[in-house]
Amino acid sequence: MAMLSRKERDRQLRRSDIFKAAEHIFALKGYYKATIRDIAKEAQYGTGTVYLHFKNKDTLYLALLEEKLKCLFILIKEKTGQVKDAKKKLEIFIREGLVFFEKNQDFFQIFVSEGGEPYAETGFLKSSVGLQLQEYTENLIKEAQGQGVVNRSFDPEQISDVLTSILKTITLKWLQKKKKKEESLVGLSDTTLSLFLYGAAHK
Amino acid sequence: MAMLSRKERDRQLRRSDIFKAAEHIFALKGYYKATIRDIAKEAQYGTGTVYLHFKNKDTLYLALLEEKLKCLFILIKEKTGQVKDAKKKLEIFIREGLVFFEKNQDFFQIFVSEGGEPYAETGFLKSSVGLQLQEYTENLIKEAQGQGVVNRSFDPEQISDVLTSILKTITLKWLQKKKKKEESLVGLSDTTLSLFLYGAAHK
Amino acid sequence: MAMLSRKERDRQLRRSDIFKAAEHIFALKGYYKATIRDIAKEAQYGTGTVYLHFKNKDTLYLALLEEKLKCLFILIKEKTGQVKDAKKKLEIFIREGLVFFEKNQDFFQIFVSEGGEPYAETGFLKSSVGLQLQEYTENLIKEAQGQGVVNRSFDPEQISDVLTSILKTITLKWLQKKKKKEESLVGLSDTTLSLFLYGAAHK
Amino acid sequence: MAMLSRKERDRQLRRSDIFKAAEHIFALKGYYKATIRDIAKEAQYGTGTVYLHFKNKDTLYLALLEEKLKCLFILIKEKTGQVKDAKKKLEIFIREGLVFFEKNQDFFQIFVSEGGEPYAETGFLKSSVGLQLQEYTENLIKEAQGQGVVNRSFDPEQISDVLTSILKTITLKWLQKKKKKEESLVGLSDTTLSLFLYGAAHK
DNA sequence: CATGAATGAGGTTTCATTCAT
DNA sequence: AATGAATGAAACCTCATTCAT
Repeated sequence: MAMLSRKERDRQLRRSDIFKAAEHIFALKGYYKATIRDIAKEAQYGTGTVYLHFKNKDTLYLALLEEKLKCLFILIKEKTGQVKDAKKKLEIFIREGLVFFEKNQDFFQIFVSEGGEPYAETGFLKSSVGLQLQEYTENLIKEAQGQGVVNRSFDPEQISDVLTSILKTITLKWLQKKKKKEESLVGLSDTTLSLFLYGAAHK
Repeated sequence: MAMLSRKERDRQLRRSDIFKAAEHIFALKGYYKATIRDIAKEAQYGTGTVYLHFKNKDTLYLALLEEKLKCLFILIKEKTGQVKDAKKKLEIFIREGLVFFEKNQDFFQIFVSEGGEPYAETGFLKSSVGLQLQEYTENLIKEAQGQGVVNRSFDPEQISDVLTSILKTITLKWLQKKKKKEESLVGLSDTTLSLFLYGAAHK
Repeated sequence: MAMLSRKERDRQLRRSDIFKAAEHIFALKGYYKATIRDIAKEAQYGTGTVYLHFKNKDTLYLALLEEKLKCLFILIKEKTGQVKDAKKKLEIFIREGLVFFEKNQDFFQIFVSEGGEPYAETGFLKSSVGLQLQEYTENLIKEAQGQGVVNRSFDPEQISDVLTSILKTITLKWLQKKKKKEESLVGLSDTTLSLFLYGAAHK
Repeated sequence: MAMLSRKERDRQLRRSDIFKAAEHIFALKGYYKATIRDIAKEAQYGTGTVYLHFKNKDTLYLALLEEKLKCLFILIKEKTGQVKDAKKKLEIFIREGLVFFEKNQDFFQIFVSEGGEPYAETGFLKSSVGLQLQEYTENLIKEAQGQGVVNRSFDPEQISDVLTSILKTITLKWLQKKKKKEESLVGLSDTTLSLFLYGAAHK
């Protein structure tokens, strides 16, 4: 059984190598311009090896998205799970989101260019974890509405999307300026929360 | 010269036909899955004809983006140009943006899946009109800050991007729900402005 | 309309070029070892050109088979159509079959290695013309049975297959020996008919 | 030496396992679509193990053919060896052939789709046992000619091939109809002999 | 010996782009 | 100018074969 677990561990290692490479290449070139050969080379494997772990390019891409989103989702649930105060929860949600994006810039690149490509076929099908995360966010908003933190007249679905999109925008801007300023992304948490809750007009 | 101008007019007609077809096809299939033949067929021209007007697929795509953005830009400038009050300006900016997106849903589809594809190479190169529009929006915010409508402690660049992204998000959501509700997108102008200025907490 | 017919003629010419090349290459290498590139090169076209005329390798192969079988079928029908005497009919059937195989040795090679490959999937699906030919042969036998030329106790389907297989065998043998003897295949018609009708024991 | 012979016995067991699997898979999918992994899996061995026993796919295929043909050859020799009467010999030859094909339907499938594939390269190279069998059949015919059972004016090589091909055809037809009728293949022996010796016209 | 993960050559197929008509 | 057939580069993916464990 020690043998088995070692094999399994090795297998996971390869998978992880390929994931890391794929993350990098997809972020760099986008879904279509990234070739399986590119990814294999980056991971220092042969082309066929990739296919030992993922049925095809689509599958690899989807799996990568799922994996990362799962990490984010678990993180968010962990950090916000025990908190009762809705505002505090939102604060943590935003901070942890930014922390995650700062740590996973390659993934963020992919995440942003989403809506784009391999999903085109299936319309706007989000990955299953993506949907869960979306739902979770929506519930966060509903809770906040319940506690009077967020205006009840808003559509929670809409508002949760807006929140997500603000997070994306802030991160994107930060990435574009990263070279100039040496500021950490998580430092923008307060601004983001404030912007979301009280808007741009807040004095 | 009448001859020349007729020729020129014809030329512009072809260009416009191709644009219309390209807009439709790109929106439907995305940049990569759309083929030049698809577009040519949709426009009822031969494949080669497309190349008489656009050097290549990229160019066509970029030109399409530019053209549409130019329309939007001109529209925005026209409508907000004479207005002095910054809040009123923002209001118009939002309304006209939504009106435009409602009228140009194909274009919006392309616009959203942007960040995506042919730009991957050049990093986050925005089209020149895109940059102008961005700059114009930024100035709108600066003006609003000058008039005390928007909080001066925010980075205007950041805030203008957030505004844009909220517009996108609202539109996207609306598109997804369009079948159910029979609501017009422009009807969401007030919500959007309010959300932007006073945030989600606004009572 | 002269233009159109020229275009159509050209199109048929290309198709025919590709057919000829495919016939040669398939005969030489068999279905699987033959590559589309081989065929394109043999036909002196680019690889993609083949796909302008045939959706894929399978289609090309099938179409080739169909085309040739159709020729054979039409020939057989023409030659045996007006003849009333069943024995005479069989005689002509055999002679014309051998004539055709002698003239289309490449095709025969393919025809023989049939049962083999691209049909493996669909079980023993014969091409539609193949089925027609088979049916026609069977009717020939039935007619011969009706006229007392062929023993009525035999299953006509079985007997017609045996006849076909004897033709194949004779041709195959002839091909293998061709280099040595300088005999024409059609010269074996009488032997074949005799063998089929009266068997090997016939004195 | 007991050890060695045990080892050798084990070795033969593996070989036989692999053969059985290969026979099944090749019959099912044909030479090209059958993969070594398929075969290894069917035999419940690892992929590499196959290569400990057979240099490569071709070799395995050829060896399989040889082995089976050897069985058939030995069987035929045994059964016809002591018989003096040529007609009796032919009768036994046919019966035993049909018995063998009925028992080895997987092999027959492969045998039939022969001419097909891995031989394509070497033209119509028959396996060495195949050649022996062919030669043996030819001698059977010659003997029959000597005894006045078969017409001496026929080329014995040709006639022996025709006999073989009739056997194949009868078997093939039987396989195709097997589901409908519940007839045994060997029951067709008399018909086959009669067809071969006296032809289709025989009253 | 046995294994099965790794390899990479090579096949099929697509499609942006060119060019003769 | 307009066309669309031709091109061939390049991508995806499979699988025979090897080799470290």
